[in-house]
Amino acid sequence: MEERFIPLGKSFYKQPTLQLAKALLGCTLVKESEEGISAGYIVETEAYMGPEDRAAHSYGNRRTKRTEIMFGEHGIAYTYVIHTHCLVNVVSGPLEKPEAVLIRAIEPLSGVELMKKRRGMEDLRKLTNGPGKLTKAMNINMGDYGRDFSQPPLYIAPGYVPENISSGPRIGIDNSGEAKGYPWRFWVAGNSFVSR
DNA sequence: GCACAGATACGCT
DNA sequence: GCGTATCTGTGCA
Repeated sequence: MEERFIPLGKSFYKQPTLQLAKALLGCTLVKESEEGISAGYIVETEAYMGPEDRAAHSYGNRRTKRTEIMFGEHGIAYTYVIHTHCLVNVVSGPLEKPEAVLIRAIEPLSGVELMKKRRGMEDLRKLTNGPGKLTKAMNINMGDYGRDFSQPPLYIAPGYVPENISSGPRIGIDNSGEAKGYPWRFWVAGNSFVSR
């Protein structure tokens, strides 16, 4: 399994967050480690629009140790621990604009055996169809906080261009007032690896 | 299918 | 110190 992936350059992350969320669909998320390389197509994302978005950690420009990274440069990894799991975001927007795109699901592409081993299960469909699942499968954790997505060991490479993209309300933000209705969740239509 | 417990970093009192 | 969070696995119907 000697596949090579070429990271997308910094300029890719310059586009507006909502557009980036859609552009990321079909791209390849790659993580290299001592155990080997694992990669998968991104099939589901969510946009978090910073100050105006009640569901975002950076709502109202709340700047803390955790959200600090979102105020910085685009194309950086924002990893976040919740309960027993870890989630990964791509920081978007220009400096001082705390926007981000959450990666919710991927379709296993490379290093599948490694993912199965890390997840401790065989069911391909359930391997990475959720934000906490894919991070475990790809061994993404707080050690990846602040990592640059345009170079190894954690990066995003071109993949395929999805035929159809669907959008709808985001998930897991019930206590976020009217923001929970915003259709800022995007997924590859018809792909069975999306979370729900 | 649905409800529920799990177990951790962080922000607020 | 305590309550909350961009969730998941499990147990039961």
